[in-house]
Amino acid sequence: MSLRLALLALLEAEPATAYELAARFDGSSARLWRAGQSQIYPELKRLEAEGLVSGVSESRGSRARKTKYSIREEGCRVLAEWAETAVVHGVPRFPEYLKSSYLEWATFDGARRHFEAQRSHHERLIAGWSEHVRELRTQETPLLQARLRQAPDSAADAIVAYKVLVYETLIERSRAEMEGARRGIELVDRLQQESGLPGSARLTSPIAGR
Amino acid sequence: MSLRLALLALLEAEPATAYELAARFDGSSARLWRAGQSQIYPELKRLEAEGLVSGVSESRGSRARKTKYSIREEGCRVLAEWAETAVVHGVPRFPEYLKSSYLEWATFDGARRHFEAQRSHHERLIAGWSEHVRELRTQETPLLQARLRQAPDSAADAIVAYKVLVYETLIERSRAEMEGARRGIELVDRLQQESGLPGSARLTSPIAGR
DNA sequence: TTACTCATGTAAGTAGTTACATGATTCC
DNA sequence: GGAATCATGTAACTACTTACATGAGTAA
Repeated sequence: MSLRLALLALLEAEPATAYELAARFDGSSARLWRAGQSQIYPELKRLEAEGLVSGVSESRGSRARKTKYSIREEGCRVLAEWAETAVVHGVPRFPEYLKSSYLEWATFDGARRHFEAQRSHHERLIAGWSEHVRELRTQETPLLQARLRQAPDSAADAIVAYKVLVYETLIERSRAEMEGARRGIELVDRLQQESGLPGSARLTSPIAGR
Repeated sequence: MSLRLALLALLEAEPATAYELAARFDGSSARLWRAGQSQIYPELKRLEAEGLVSGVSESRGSRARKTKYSIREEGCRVLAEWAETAVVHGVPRFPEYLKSSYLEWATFDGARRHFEAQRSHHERLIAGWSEHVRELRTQETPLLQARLRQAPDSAADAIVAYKVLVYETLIERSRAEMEGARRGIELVDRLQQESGLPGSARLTSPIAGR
């Protein structure tokens, strides 16, 4: 159910077409949620049917048309209610750590590659989020500017501060994961050294005739 | 596609019925993956059809029967291949941080409750994982014991070490998130103080007539 | 005999993905 | 005139959830 809330949050800042919303959910600016066009078009129709947003058909060029969606009062109420409601924590699902926990099946080289990939993945995430924190502080992002235009001046500090805290927390979280990956590489090096085997060897291998 | 790998990994340690696997994916021992019965029964059938596991019908009591599944050589090969393959990172989706980043819609009390819930959530996760690390080190868990029986003695260190690293990393990751929640509570206190408003007030509110 | 666990499923629905289809508009 | 972008969708599929249905085995 987060998709509709993400859509409402975007529309609260600024009216937009489904196409524009899809673009925001697609590029590097989609940092907390992502969705494809095929999900956004029907969801907007549902939101309109429920009276949370309103779609207005506008002309585009001479013959074509587009539908610009705006949030309605009821949509704002749903946003406020969501902000007030406790999050339900999803079931734990960590595909990358599931794999990490069975690396005895991999070659030493494969295990090293795994941890190196994790490290560089989190490095990229941190770089992106750090840049975004900078943009939030200097109020460079168009979406933040639009959001600030809608809200009373007294809320401006809070709007920026909550978002900055989110990305700073995610940065620290990824730092912890980078450190885990660093320790993983050390571990693989130690295990390989202790085994005296080449990097292409594995500690366990499929047993014939199961 | 992680479900089948989680199933293969469990069956590699020890043959089991679908019911037993479902129980393992359900209790507190399901720390990296979780799945319901309705997903496990058909997936095991598929794995059998593909020749990765074999199901043997055994009698249970006088009239009833059960199917015990074991991993086959081809299933072990798939596990080894998976361990060697790079993980594809899913799209970013952080429902709890999406909410955090729009807390200006909530009341001060609601925002505080949100961060307090996050903090206690991660506290519980850390407690569970810490306990599990201890159990892994003392080799108390039946699943680890079964896994160690299957693997050569030379792999025992690695099997334990990879799993311990996973949970220690997740502990540090949750610690970072707890610290974020602590900072969140501080932030709400500061924002409320600066506003001079009661805890039941919100900084932005639905605008009539949208 | 009653309640609980063991055991095996099906059905309907939600959320999201990948791929395709279509056509106008704008920029070079 | 051709390529990229704007714009709106549909269809089929995958993964997972929630709820239901059935019956034997076991322990109080």
